[in-house]
Amino acid sequence: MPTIGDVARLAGVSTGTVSRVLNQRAGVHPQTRERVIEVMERLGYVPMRAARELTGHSDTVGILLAPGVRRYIPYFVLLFEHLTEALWREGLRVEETPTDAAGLPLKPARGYILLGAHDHDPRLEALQNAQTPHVLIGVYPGTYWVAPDDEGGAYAATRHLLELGHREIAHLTGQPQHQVGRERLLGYRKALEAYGVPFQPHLVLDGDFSTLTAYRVLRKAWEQGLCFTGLFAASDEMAVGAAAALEDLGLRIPQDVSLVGFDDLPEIGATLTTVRQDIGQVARAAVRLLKESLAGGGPHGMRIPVQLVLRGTTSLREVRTA
Amino acid sequence: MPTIGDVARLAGVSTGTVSRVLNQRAGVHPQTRERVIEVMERLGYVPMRAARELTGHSDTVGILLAPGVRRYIPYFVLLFEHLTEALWREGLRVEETPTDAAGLPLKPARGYILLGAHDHDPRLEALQNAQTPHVLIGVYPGTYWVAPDDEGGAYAATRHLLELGHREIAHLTGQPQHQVGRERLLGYRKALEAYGVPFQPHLVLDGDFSTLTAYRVLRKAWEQGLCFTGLFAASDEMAVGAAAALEDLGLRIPQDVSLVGFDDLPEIGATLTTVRQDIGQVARAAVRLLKESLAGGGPHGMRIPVQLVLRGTTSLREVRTA
DNA sequence: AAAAAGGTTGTAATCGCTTACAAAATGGCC
DNA sequence: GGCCATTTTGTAAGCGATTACAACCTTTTT
Repeated sequence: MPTIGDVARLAGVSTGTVSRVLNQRAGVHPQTRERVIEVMERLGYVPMRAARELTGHSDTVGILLAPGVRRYIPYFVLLFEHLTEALWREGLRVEETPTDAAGLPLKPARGYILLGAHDHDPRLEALQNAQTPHVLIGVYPGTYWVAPDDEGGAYAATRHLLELGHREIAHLTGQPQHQVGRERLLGYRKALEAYGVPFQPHLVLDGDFSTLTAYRVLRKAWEQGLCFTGLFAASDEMAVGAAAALEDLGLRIPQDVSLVGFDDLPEIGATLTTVRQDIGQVARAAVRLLKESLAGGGPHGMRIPVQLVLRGTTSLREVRTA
Repeated sequence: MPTIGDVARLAGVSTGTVSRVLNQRAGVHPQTRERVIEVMERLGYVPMRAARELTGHSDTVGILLAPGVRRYIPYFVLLFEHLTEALWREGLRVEETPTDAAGLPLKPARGYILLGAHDHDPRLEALQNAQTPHVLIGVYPGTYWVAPDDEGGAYAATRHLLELGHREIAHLTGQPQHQVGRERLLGYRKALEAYGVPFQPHLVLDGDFSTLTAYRVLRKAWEQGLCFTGLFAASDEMAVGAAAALEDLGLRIPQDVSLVGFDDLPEIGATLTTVRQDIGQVARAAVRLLKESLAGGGPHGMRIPVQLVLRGTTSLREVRTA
């Protein structure tokens, strides 16, 4: 493992200069800088983290899930993994630290990425007061944030069903207190509107992003006579529950009911026609914004585009002949 | 933040001595050791990681989930958190590092804790060959391992139902390829046997630890005429699914069916009579064994006792009068 | 041409801890 | 008590980086 001293010697400069290059400090002659960088690359030099930390330079980033949010929601688990990967690639490290009751870490890090933030998250204030760089996943004007295009995705999903000829399209929602669910509902409504199909409140089924609730709600609704040929579930997990319910009701997918999910979670949504949210892209964007935040720029947000993925759970509406 | 120097000064010794106490090195007078430890506690001294690492002492531990295992299983997520906490308390840190396709980390750590290991886990061989200290969660003779008393817990759960007078006791299992599920089934059978109640294969319902499957399997079985007044689900998640199914079938818990879960997961199993598995204790035991492994002792395993928690989902079998 | 100003680089102390080595204390024995 | 062996303890040199400060070049100004 080459050290800063090795680089300095080979480049014919002092360790101080190498350090300055390393930390992108001003006051290094461009030629010197170039030479140093070249040597660093040749040697495959990577600064030792422990030594930097010892001098007060932490490279650890904390990933904080809002307190009270279920920690085993697949989406968050996957996002967590992708964030780890993305931070790693940028030379940043994720250190798991326990958090206090307020959801704040017991050990300070350089910056934070916040998951599952509420509208009035107490953590936000604490971080802003402490001037600690942070990025939120979700829409939060006033800070750095990253969010997928939920409304657009819902619009695309619904439009897809509409274009297949469906007119009775049910929507299985998430909880109204979650912004995500609200945005997806909005996209659904806008698509209906755009195609001149009247919005029918009774076709909106209240879910809670859980598979079991989706199953029960859907089955009950159908048994009570609700009729539809298209179904847009606000998450893959709910789509899976819905699919099971439809199966148990003796309905075939997609012949009897066309089904679209959202998220395209691996394994879970693997067989669904769904809206793909590139979690890796969300993670990379979050890391990029975090670096901007670390560098101290003006806060801003970023929407990540989503994409409809066609698989086997949707088809043209069949015209029943008697 | 107190340093090793502060401790040394207050204890009236040199930093070298404090360091020796810290690293449990021989050659420190018992009285001195005691005095130093006392001062450390009074000051709440925690050695700074970066400085230790700088002198070649990595304190990072990797937590590795077997590849192919769903990363969002509540039990694993919780275990992960408790492990983080327990390691933290021992001065060890968890660094999230991406893993390769085989589930091995891209950056070496001091030791590893393996979750969801299979019978012939390729990671095990790799770690053993590399002489890397590791602990498994689950029973694996030949290495360090920690596992809850699954069989004993299942026995206690079933016995509880038997003592309430139930004789037709169904069991909702996990997949047979998972040791955990097999052990819990065994405990169920042993309890029946101990009480002279014949084991009836048709009362064993095949689940897969998922809530949705539990719901469907249970509902279908009941609708097909299967009768029972007691139900032991091999996990809280399945118990939740079963409870929903029973509710939808118009059955009351516990008046019509007594239900026992397993794990006592927070939130999920909060209202169930269930078998509590102290995940924190499992985590602490794993960390203790990991330290032994780091110190290089003979490998051995450890069973963590579990405990029946009585809540509202079980009651005496009602004798129906017509 | 000397002085001032500014840019670039080197030097060495520092962060908190470990550890080889030296030094001091202790105890046993004659 | 003196000598030696054995514990126990202190000392100080690193580990790999950062950074304040000093020192050295260039330019520009007068």
